Formats: sequence, structure tokens, C-alpha cells
Amino acid sequence: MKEKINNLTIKMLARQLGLSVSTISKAMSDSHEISASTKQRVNELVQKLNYVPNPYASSLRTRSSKTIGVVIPEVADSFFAQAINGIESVAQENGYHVLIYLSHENFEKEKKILKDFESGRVDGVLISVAKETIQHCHIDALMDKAVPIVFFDRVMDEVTTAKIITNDYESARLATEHLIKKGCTKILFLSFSHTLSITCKRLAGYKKALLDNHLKYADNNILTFSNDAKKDYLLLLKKLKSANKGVGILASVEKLALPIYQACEDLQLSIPQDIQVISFSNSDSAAFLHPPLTTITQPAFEIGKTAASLLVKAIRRRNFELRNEEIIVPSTLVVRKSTIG
Amino acid sequence: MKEKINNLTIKMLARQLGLSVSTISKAMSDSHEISASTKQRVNELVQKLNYVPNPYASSLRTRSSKTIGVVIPEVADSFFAQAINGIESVAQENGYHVLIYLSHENFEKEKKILKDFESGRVDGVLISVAKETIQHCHIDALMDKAVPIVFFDRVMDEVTTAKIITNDYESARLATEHLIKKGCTKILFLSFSHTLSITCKRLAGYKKALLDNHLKYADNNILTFSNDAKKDYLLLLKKLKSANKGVGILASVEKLALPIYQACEDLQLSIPQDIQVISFSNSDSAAFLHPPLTTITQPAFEIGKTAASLLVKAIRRRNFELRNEEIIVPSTLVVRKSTIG
DNA sequence: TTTATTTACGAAACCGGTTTCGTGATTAGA
DNA sequence: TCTAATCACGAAACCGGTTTCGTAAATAAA
Repeated sequence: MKEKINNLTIKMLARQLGLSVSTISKAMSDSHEISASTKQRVNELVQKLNYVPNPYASSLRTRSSKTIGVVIPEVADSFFAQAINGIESVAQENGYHVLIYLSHENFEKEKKILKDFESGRVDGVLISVAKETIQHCHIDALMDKAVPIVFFDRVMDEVTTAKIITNDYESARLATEHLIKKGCTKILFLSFSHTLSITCKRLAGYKKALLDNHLKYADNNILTFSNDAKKDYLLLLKKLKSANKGVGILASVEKLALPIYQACEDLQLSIPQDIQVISFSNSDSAAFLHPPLTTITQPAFEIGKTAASLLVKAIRRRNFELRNEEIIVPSTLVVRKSTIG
Repeated sequence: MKEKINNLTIKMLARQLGLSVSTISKAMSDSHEISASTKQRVNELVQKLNYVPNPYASSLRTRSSKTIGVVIPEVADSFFAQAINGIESVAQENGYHVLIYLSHENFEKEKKILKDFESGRVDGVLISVAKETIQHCHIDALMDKAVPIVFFDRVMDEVTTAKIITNDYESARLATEHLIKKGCTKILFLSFSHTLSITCKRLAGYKKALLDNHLKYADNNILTFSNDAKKDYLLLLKKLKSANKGVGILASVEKLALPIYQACEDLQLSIPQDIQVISFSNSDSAAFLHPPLTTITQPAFEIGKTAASLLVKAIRRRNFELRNEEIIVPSTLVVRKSTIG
């Protein structure tokens, strides 16, 4: 087994050059108090010996980790995958490192993760809260420690900080209206939470469209999925069994779309003749489903990028306070064959 | 702006309890040299004040970061998303933190990332190399610093360490054979690299199946995609235009599947009547494409989990050497309608 | 030419934990 | 009863950087 080599330290560099450690340190950070010639000597040795400074020593002293923590419910969802892409691109560009944590929609896990952040492990946090999360004490606690936090997608309105979201209300309203215009007289809203910001807003948009078009809202048109896929599927089957023509479905998150297709197949219902479907989704394959799925496509990459940019700015400039604002990056309704053309 | 509070330190705890810092430290790590009563006093204060020790101070002294670095080419691919899931689950279970880096298929970026790891930022590394990566000097350099590395999926055979992969050769062979059995006499192999371990092995499996079935191999049946989506698409169109019945396609990675569907649509070719398609893919939506896509489904979560478990074990037990072994988690051929039933 | 700055660097404190080693008090062994 | 071992804890070094402050030499200002 290869031994952990007594790593190269700044002290050794100093010795080799006959300089002090402080001089080396300053030279590496291009300090003005070091002469050009010395800087060059230092840089040459650094190159030659392949020296990489210990980030933890640096973090300890400077109280900054150049690291941002990202907390998301899951990663196997095109939205979050693309958002991570956006986040990472900003991080890489600015020399930040990205710590990823999955809450698995579980509040206790999310709490534990944020608790750990109180240690100073990260300079800032990007979070999309878990489905179970209804309190924000864990977030408040972290903010009390002056750790900047930016929400994205799944936000908590009660927390005073920046939130990067899409136009949930408006796009759900538009989608619902689209279904109505295409002849739907009864529209099911598939949700998977009563409390998440996104589902509330999307539901509100749905209701507004109903109201505007003189359709009455009915509680039993709202299907709330649990985490039990089998049970959820049976519920869906039951609902669709009794569906007549003129039924439309609006799925409020990506992962609810495929079960609809499955159910229609099992029940031999045809989309869009029997049932029209729209889903919030970022999946590339939406266009190639059978039939192609009409989607509300969120600017996931953009949302991640915007959130990360703002966070980095907040970290950099300590006097730059994250205002209690919502930055809205709009989604687009992409009409395909799952709704009548 | 909230001021960065002079964070709670072990020193303050010590003062409050009239104990020394070393006692506190030992009490917190449940050292045997501390009495039960003292441990309890310490724990109570820790609870009360909500004390979270500074991980970087600890890392500095112990030379361990409880962090693993994950380097992948991209995240917007179901395979990597699921693999991250597996990795994260193991990490969370074992108290490890996960730093994520994307190479964007770029060798220079990958090199830079691994170079940074030489600092001691991570205790171990999981990597799936970039498409551009053909040398392994950057990996060797890291291993020279005694940082354990485990490859997953896209490995480098020349590097002596553990590799978690799927049965690329065998599953490509089976898939090709499946196409042949279903009547294909000419089979296109869609690749996006000549050098990646996975594409080489999959190509070899493809060749073997041809050989076994007395079909002749032809270079111009191999389509190698670049990163220029438009150009790639035109290439594909051109190939398919001249396709007669009996053509099959094997796509060696997930993201090559949708362009095939697109092209067939544009050319009004019907799958599977005109062209049969199989793709390596982990996407849930494969089953709902038009037509449902026959896939080779990799155990992505399992691969991530296995790789992470092995890495954690290697980190934990310094005398446990990562042998030069391949751990193979087999894929499954899921036959759907894109090949004739 | 003398004094005031500026330049270029070093010594040492510091960040917040962990670990080694030493020691007085208590307990066990002879 | 006297010595040896054990217990429970503290002092201080240590991890590897960064930063403050002090200073000799060089340069500029008077």
C-alpha cells in the first residue's frame, strides 16, 4: 500500500527558496508587498514541485470554504439534473466547489443537512425544499449564522431571502386554459403535496383558469400522490376508469406524467382522443412519447445558474444583502400531440 | 446585514464548563479517558448551545475530510443521475460528504479537477472519465498521493484500481444478436467516441455477434457522433435515408436514442417495421416512447452504490488496497416494441 | 545631506480543532 | 501498608495555511 506521503507544504517551499512562509503565501496570492522577481521564483518552484495548497488550512484561517451546499429532494428528475448543471457551471467559473445533498423528500434529513452547514462547511446554500418541509426553523437557524441561502424552485415564502422560481401560477393557468380551449370540461390536477410552494401556486393557477372559464372547481378532481407508487397508480386507475370524454389532466410535476401514460394504456384510453394530458416536465423524451407530451418546460438550467450567480454574489460581497425577492424565469408551454392540436 | 457571529468554539465550551479543550474534544469523541459524568455534562452543553464543530479544523489536524469527490462527464443523463443517487446514499449512510464535479467531456477540465484533489480536499475519488480522456497521467498523479480512486462505468483499463462496470461486451453482443434474430441484416452501431472503455467494449460485443452470425463487419456501419448535435443529426439522416428494410440500430449510449426517433419521424420511416432500434438507456420514459424503446438497462444506482461502498471501505482501512479488479453488475435487455416482438 | 517614505520581507500569532504526553488522585495488587 | 497501575484530566504541540505587525534597506522628499 502506498504510504500517505508527508505532503508538500508551504514550509518546505520556504526552506527550498530560503524565504519565509509568509513570503511564499503572499507571493502566491500575488500580494503587492512581494517583488516581481520573488514571485517568479516562487511560481517556478510551485510549478516544478506541483504544489497544491491545503484548502482546509486556508479555510480555517480565512473562514471561507469556497464551497456551496446544494440541497435537493432528488436527482433523478430532469429538472434537478439540469439545475445542477447550471449551478455547477457557475461554481466552476468562479472557483467554487459544490457539495450535493439529497433530502429524499424527507424533512428530518433536510434538517440534519442544514444543521451540519452551521459548522461553516459551506459559504452559502442553494436549496429546493423537501416535500415534507413545512417549517423553516432549520433554515432560520442557518441564516442566523449569517450563511446566505438562495431558494430555487421549491421555496418557502415565509423566509426572507432570494427565491428563483418559474411562473408557476401563470403557466399552470395557461396550461389549464389550453385544455379547456381544446374541449376539456373536467380537468384533473395531479399533485404530490399540499404544502409545497410550487404545487400551491400551480394549483392556484389551475383554479383561476377554471374560474375564468366558468368551470366549477371540485376537490375530487385533485389527485394527491403519496410516495407509494403502487397505491398512487391504483388511485389514478380508479379515477380514469370513470372518465368520460372531455377529461383533461394537468400533472404538476414530471414524474407524474408516465403513470398517466401507463394508466391510459392499461385502460385502453387514447390520448388525446379520450383524455388530454399536459405535464410540467423537462424531459427531452417528452417529444417522443406516444403520443408526444404537451409540456410546461421549465428553464431548469437557467434557474440553477441564476440562483448560483446570486448566491456567489452574496458570498463575495458581505455587505450585499439577499433581498426578499422572487426572480421569475418563465416556463414555456410546448404543445404536442397529447393535447388536441 | 447580519454579522458573521464569532462562532461557537470548543474553547468557549471549555470555559463554560471549567474544563480544558482537550477534555471537551475527547468527551465528544467518546474517549475512554473521560468519565461518564463529564461526558454527559459536555453533551448537555453541546445540545443546549447547538454546537457544531468546525470540520475544517478537524480535517486539518486529522488529514481526513470525510469527503469524496465525484467526477462525471455530465449529469443530465439518467445513468449518471441514478448513479449519483447510489453514491449519495452510501455517503450519507457513512457520514461522508459528496463533492460533485462535471468534466463536460473535456479532458483539460477533468485534469484540473483531479489536480485540485491533490490538495487533500477529498479522501477518495469516484470517476467516470470524459470522452476526451485518453491519457491517465492525471489519475496516476493523484494515486501517487495515495488518494484511493474507484472507476465506474467509463474506466481506464491501464490504471490499476477497482472498476465498477456493467457487462458492456456481453450486453452489446446480446442486443446485436437480438436484432439479428429479428431479421436485421445490416446493423448500425452508434457511438460517440472511439476511445472510451464502454464504447470499445460495446463495439467488440457488437462485432462478436456479427461474426457469430455470419454477418460481415463494415466500418461505414459505425456512426461516430461528435458533440455538434446538428452535424450529427445530418449524418444520421444521411445514413438512414439510404436504409432499406432489415436495418437495425444499436445506440451505445442513451442520448443517441432520441435523435434516431427524430430521424425516423422526419424520414417517415417506421420503427420497427422499417428500422429496429435498441439503445443503452436508463430513462424511465423508454417504455413510453413511440414506439416503446427496447433498451439495455444498466444498474446505475447499483453501480454507484457499489463504487461508493468500495471506496469508503478503501478509505476506512488504510491497509485495504484497491485491487485491480472489475466488478461487473449486469445490465438487462428489456425488449419493447422498437424491435419486432 | 538629512529625514520621511516606501519596499520587500520575516517572526509570530492565529484559525479551531486533535493528539501526545505528563501528572495528581484514586484504586488495585502484594 | 506500601507500591504499581489505572483513571481523569490539562498543557501544549500540532495540522498548514493567512495575516498582522515590525524592521532593515532602498528610495524619495526636503
